[in-house]
Amino acid sequence: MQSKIDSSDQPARSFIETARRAQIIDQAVATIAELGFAQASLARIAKRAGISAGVISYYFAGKDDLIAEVAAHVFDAGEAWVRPKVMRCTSATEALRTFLIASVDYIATSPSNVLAMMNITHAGPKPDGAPRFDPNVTLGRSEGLSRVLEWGQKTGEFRAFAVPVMVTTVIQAINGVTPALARDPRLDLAAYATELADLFDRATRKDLP
Amino acid sequence: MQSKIDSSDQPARSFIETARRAQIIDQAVATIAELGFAQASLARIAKRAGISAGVISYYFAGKDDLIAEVAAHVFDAGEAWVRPKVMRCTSATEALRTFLIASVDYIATSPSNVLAMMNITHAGPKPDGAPRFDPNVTLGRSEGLSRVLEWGQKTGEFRAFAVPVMVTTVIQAINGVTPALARDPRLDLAAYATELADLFDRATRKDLP
DNA sequence: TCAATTTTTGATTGCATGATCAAATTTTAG
DNA sequence: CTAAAATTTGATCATGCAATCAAAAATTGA
Repeated sequence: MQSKIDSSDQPARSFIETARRAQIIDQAVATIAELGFAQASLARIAKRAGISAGVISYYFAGKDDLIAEVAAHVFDAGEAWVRPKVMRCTSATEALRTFLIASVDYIATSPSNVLAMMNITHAGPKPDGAPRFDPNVTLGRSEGLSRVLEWGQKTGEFRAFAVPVMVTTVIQAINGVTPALARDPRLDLAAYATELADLFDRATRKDLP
Repeated sequence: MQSKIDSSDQPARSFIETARRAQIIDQAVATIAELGFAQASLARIAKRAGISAGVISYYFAGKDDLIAEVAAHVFDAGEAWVRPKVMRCTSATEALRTFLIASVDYIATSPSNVLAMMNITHAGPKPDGAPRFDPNVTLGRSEGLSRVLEWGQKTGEFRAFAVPVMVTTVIQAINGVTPALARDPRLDLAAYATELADLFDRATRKDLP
């Protein structure tokens, strides 16, 4: 009867609690992906998950809290997909290329397609002016990309440029896959990824082939 | 008493009708810019415009219709800001640079900051699968950019690349100003714009300085 | 086994929204 | 001036929503 939501600093979650939260987050992702963000009500998510409406409120402090965890989950999954591929690279040039191609690949094959827009959708100010949703959820998680760019500058592969601007631009370019796909569902994503890789190769490298 | 909304193929709008529609659109822009998209209800927009709630429904078929017109208005204004500056350029290289700098400038100084995200926010599928909002509103209006890029390829200033990918990437890069500003409100936009110009200079030109 | 605890249910609450409409007001035209 | 038309009002309607909560059910542990 007592809700858990605001108590735990140390989560110490029970097995069932962890499972339920994961189930709810998964179904929230699926619902958003299928119906779009605006139509993804708690009731619909609960129905899809095959559970009662109140359960979500039992495990999450509110819808904002759920959405925040959904976003974190999606972006973590993306990072888990991209990171090992980038880590294997032996040059910054190759790493940047890999980052771009793997990211487009991930967006194309995961339900995150719709979710990529969440950080923008929710970036708008609340009435009180405080941001409703931390826009760093996407960009703050791109430390890996920052490190690749700095690496390339250190080794002299890359020219001098402002890393934050380049980070933002790369992330935005990747997110651009979503509207591009919306415009033309038959889009050749592999070709698109290659184009992006070439583009940023040009934009970053000091000595061009 | 009879509503106008779905009748006119040829608008043939009265003076007062034109003025009211413009007023409503302006106040909708201001409301969205101030409170964010989610909080911009018809009632709030009407209140801000100092008119009764029903008037909006009298002139617009529905909220979606209003939003569509708001978007068109904002993007038209952006085009009007950027276009003449680009037209004055004597090379594609200069034109692309000007396009980027003027666009960042426009986003920075207009309420469109928040509105730039609308095409994404509303790009999600409706329940019936039909797009609620044409994603081409932004990108379909970037014929000017397409023409600049094709021009540069024709004159040999630019290397060979897929124009649609480059268009999407440039637009996304410009839209990236919004989250970048949200992250750091003290961002030096002029420097940001210059970085972008350099970045795409590198990405597009055949012969680099 | 059985009492305490956790989890789930599903009805309910209160609220904000978009839309509607008859009546009131203003404008237009003859 | 006056009647018709256009415009505006403001109350009202139906809807969908997040959140709440008492009660039921399931689980746990002694």
